[in-house]
Amino acid sequence: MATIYDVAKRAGVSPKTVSRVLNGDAPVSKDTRESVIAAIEALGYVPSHAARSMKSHRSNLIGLITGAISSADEVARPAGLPELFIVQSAQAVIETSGKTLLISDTGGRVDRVPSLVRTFQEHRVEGLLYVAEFHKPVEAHLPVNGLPTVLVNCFDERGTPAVLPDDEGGQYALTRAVVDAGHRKIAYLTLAPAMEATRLRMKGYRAALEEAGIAFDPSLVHPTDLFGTPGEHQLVWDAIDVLLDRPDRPTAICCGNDRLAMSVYGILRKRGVAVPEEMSVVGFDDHRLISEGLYPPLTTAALPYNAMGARAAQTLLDRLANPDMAVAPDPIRISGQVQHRESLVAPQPHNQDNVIDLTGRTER
Amino acid sequence: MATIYDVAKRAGVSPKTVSRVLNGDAPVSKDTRESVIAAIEALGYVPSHAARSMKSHRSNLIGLITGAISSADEVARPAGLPELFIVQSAQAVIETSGKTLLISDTGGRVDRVPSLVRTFQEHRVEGLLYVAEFHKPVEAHLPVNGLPTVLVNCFDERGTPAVLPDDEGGQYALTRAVVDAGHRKIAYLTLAPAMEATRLRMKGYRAALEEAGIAFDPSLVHPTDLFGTPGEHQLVWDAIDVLLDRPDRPTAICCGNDRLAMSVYGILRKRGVAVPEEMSVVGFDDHRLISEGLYPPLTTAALPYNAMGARAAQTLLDRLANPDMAVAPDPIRISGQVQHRESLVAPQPHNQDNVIDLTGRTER
DNA sequence: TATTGACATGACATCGGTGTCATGACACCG
DNA sequence: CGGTGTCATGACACCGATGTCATGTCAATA
Repeated sequence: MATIYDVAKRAGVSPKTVSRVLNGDAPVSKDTRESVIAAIEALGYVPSHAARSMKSHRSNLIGLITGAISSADEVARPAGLPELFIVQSAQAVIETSGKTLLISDTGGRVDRVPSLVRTFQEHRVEGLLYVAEFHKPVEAHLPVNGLPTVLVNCFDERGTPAVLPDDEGGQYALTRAVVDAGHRKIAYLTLAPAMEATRLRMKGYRAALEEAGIAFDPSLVHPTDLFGTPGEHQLVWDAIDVLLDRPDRPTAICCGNDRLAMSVYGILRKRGVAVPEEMSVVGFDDHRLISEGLYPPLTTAALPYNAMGARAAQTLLDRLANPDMAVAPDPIRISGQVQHRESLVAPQPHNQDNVIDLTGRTER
Repeated sequence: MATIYDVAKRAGVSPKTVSRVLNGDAPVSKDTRESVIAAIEALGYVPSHAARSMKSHRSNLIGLITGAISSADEVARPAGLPELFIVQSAQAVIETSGKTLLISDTGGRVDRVPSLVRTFQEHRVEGLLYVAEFHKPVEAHLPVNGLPTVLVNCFDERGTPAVLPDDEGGQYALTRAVVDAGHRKIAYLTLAPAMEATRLRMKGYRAALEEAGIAFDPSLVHPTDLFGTPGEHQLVWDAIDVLLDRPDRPTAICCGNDRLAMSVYGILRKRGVAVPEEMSVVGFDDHRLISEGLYPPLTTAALPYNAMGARAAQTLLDRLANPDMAVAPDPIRISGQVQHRESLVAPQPHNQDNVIDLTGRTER
């Protein structure tokens, strides 16, 4: 690879002059500039980041760690990995600022984190983004002594700046949409109760019910989260059995996420309950692979991953540009929109005699 | 950040001796070593990658580009992004070798590629992995003049080393499984005919039929790919209508991918056809979010993304270690396994009167 | 005309490591 | 006892940029 000396020699100037052409930080005569540029192009010269950052003490690098699971007893990692959207949008923002994002994925093994951080330190990263795969608290296991850090999709107890999804607001808006469609008996199949998202969304669910003057009924709420385990669908079956066998059968089901809604679709069909005619179903996440691909397409609340990644990156850049700026004490919460699709309709009069809608089929 | 001079001063030795302790490339007395190590730990010293690579002319960096779409007239990018698995496993392998992976995502905009490559060049990456989001040809739009490159999930016309999924073998094995289950009339809802995957899988489908002595029937094959467009499900509806209304109704449907299978589940249900009792359905990809989350879980052929990423990374590392090694003229094809789940069963005698299984739920 | 200042450019040191070579202290050998 | 080899260590240069300072030219000004 050509160096600045090669360029200087070819252009018949000093290396310093080449540097001036590259950086435009001092006047260079038109003739000189042109011959330097010609030499650069002829040699395919690209300045060395290593040499530059050595002199300037600025690496222009931002590290991003994703995929760590902080303790073994958490739910297994979902296979979907939507946090990729966070990474993509963070990268777009970082790139705009002229910095480069160094991305490391732990592949779910926390024990790799120290080695990744070490690599980041060797590269003298100026800041760190830490992206969790779902909304959760993290222990302070990052050996980041003084490195400006922004947490994304997670938070710690030390007040590290964090960007989080507005789970409560999302579930509120979604439940509100279900209520507005006319439903009064709204079941909720939640994710694992220990999850932060579950706790917050439950608040949103209750707030929307309360606002509509609907009494909260705990027997309509079932935790239903065993992703990736063999009994995965069994819990859903059981919950749906209970719900369908009630005399006051609910007319809508909120699901903890789109994946769960996908399972619910299948099981409702097996039970002969048509979606959405006999049962409205809504999800959460707006994982478009599912929400658009399911038939009928799924009404759901978007998890604003793109906005979160962009916001986190911008927050970090702001901190770097302005180190003594006061840090907001509270996490930044990004809200997502309700995506209206076909799985949510007004409740229809219940009629045990023809609950089975089967287009074109007449066996009942 | 402490430098090697700080460490040397604190330990009372020369910087060169600290270097020797760090690299273990020359004998250092026990006492000296210990005081150097103590100084390193006290200062939290981490050697600078920039300074090292400047002297050694080795960056130990590998670049990876993902997410580029090479021309506007291709199908829209699916929202699933399973190529993340390729990136993860590539990173695991690269890390093992002591090198660091620089990852850049174009966010689907080809016009960003030159700028990303430029950044890679500034960092003096030693090799390049180029990961496409689905199996396809790419134009030689990478300005990589001499940089060792391995293509993943794509190939070009210049014989650049490439690692590809064995689409033909996967579809062959899957169709074979359907045949072995007893099916003779096997429909195939393909992805866009222009896609490389479609072409190869069709070969596998036909090969399996031929081997079983089943005549290929073009009227059982329907292209059904409009992902992300409003008419997405309509094509599937139409195809299924045609298939179900045939006198010799097929007993199994192969779908171009898991997402399509998800749509097929919903539409079959609307048509009153139970899966798998009246119609077996198989997908492709083993996108576990879908294949495990669907009810009933989906039999499908795995796209071996993890193996592809690892293999590509290893191929690149081998080339770097051994630059004059002959390059295999043909792409490396990685085969995936058929994942047997519940959506494929033996065909059952067709009986209009009791095809619908309901609330008894005895089969689960 | 001598002085001043703007402009264009180069010499040199430096960033933080490591390769090369030199040096001092010993032990061993004849 | 002088010569030789090994071990442990340091001095110094260098990788490829750029900041600092100096220098040479030329036109405007006193």
